[in-house]
Amino acid sequence: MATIKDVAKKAGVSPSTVSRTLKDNPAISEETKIKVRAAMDELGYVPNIAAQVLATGLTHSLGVILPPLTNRENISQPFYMEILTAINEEASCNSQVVSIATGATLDELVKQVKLMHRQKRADGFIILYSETKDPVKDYLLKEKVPFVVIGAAVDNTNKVTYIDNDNKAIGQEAVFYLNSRGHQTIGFVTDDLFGQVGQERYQGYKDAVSELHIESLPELVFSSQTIDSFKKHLRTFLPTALVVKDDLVALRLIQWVNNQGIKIPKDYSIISINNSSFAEIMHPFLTTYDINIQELGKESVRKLVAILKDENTEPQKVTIPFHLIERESVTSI
Amino acid sequence: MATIKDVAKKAGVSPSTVSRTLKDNPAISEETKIKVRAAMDELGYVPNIAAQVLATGLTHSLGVILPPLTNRENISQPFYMEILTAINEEASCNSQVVSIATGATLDELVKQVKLMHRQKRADGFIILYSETKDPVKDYLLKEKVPFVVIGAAVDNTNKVTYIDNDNKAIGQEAVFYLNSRGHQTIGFVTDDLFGQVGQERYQGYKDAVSELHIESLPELVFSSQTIDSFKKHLRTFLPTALVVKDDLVALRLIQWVNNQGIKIPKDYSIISINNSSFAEIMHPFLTTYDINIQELGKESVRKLVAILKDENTEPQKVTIPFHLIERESVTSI
DNA sequence: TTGAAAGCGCTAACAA
DNA sequence: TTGTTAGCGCTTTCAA
Repeated sequence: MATIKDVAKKAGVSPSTVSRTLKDNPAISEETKIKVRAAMDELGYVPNIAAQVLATGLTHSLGVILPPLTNRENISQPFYMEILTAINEEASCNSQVVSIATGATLDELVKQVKLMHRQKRADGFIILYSETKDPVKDYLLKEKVPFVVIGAAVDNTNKVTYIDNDNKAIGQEAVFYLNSRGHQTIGFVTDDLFGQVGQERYQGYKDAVSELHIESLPELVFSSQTIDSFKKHLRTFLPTALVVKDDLVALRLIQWVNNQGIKIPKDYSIISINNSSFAEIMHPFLTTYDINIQELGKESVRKLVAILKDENTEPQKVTIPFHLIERESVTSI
Repeated sequence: MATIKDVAKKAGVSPSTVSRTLKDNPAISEETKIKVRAAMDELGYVPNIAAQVLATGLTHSLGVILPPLTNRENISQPFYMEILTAINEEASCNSQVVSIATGATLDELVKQVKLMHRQKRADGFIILYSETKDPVKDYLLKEKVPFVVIGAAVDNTNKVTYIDNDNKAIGQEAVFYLNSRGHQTIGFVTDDLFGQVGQERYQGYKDAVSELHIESLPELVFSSQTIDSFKKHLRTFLPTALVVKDDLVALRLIQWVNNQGIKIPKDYSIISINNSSFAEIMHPFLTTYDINIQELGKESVRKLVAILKDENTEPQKVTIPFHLIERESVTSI
């Protein structure tokens, strides 16, 4: 494989001139640049990254940290694969490569991230989940490793850049939309009470419901353990429409509901959030908010690259817009 | 950050001794190794990979090539995320890092793989799909880059290592199982006629059906465009049980079927393949063959690492065993 | 505007 | 069993 020296010889210049041409250094005259580039093309020259890394300390590679694999189902959500491909695409445009970090637990994750960082296998990281007191985040912060997180701005907001949707606003919008379609009794369905995302969306629900002066229902938890109480709640509160935490919950719900002989949207209108590929595998097709995963991924790369370029880039909270995709699961009453 | 020289000085040996200790070179006495390791620990020494790469030409990083993103739904299947995490886990054990390659088309994919290889960002690759006349595979073959493919051994079987399940056997097993539960008219449902995997599974179905001397039905294609003819086929052939190509198709099918008021397994028994995380989100829970994605991923890493270690490792076809997970979607008649 | 040369951290051939 | 030393391919300071 051709090296910088080969190119230099061929172009009749010194290796440093070739290196500068590679970086498009303004000190080099256009004339020689053209000469050098011709030589590169002819030899099919591709810079050796390892040598670059060694000389500059920069790897041009971004680490993407997946959430701990505590439950298999979570990681299976379309979200992760979609954001991974979006990130990779934008990274390519910035001539960065994407490496991944996974682990069964947060501890394993820290270990892997630590290694990746210390071995200089990544210049910076993108964390695909957001938790308070996350040891991974703490490590990165302590070691002053550049990183951004995709998710809610839960802590250290003055020190870390968060990229996220306005989940509260989505929850609100959903209620307003349902109400505009004539619904007066609206419920909120989630699968657990602890997730950050779910809580924000529920908060939005509560805000909207109180603003509209319509009935506020407690969170309806839909999971295998809570089916019975879920059923009971449906009977006592008699909602005509449900805001569902995300498409996965909606899928499970619609599954169950179909099985019970309940009809969507006749018996209940359902509006969900994420617009994942799930939305069109269920019947009826799901009306759901698109959270723009592409943009979430790309913006996170852009922000990280900006920080990499200039350490003093101010941490910020970036909000990616969402929009409604109307399909079949909501009806007017 | 501590370098090999720092360690050498601290331990009172030469840098090469430290390097050899790192590689656990048998030429170095246990005594000095202990001394050196103590010095490493004390300094928190971590080898600089870039320097290693430059000196040895080995990156200790594996490229994982995802299928072209032609349809968003495919990549969203739980399979990819699961195999990615399995691969990463096994790679970690072999102190390898995983980098990913994605692209909208095969052309983009080749471009990215080419770059990764020429920039020395990966020693070898794992391809997560299997196609004939795949330009990516061709490039890798031409450049003699080590790689393995997870999927059917479609071509160049004497030159490339394939890791896969015996999809034909799974198709057969499914029919035998259904027949053992009393079913005599069994159909095979797929979503398209072209996928390699689906074809193999259908072949297994046909073999079994002919072996059992029971009725052989044509492939029942279930997709949004073919719903009507699918319905008609169901009515004319009157199967009591269906072998479904994979869990995603099963999910869509059960969705639709529930919506139609058809009851599973009362009206039709359904057996599927993959045992993805989908299997327990549908009602009824899906009886399906587990294809052991973990093992598929890990074995591919092991094989690739073996090839990396010894170029002359013989290409082989590795078959990962499968097993049935009985849940609720099959009943005896 | 360009070149010479030192050095990034590690490995491995050779010598001892 | 260990040390010396010459690179690996690139960047960058300093000098011209």
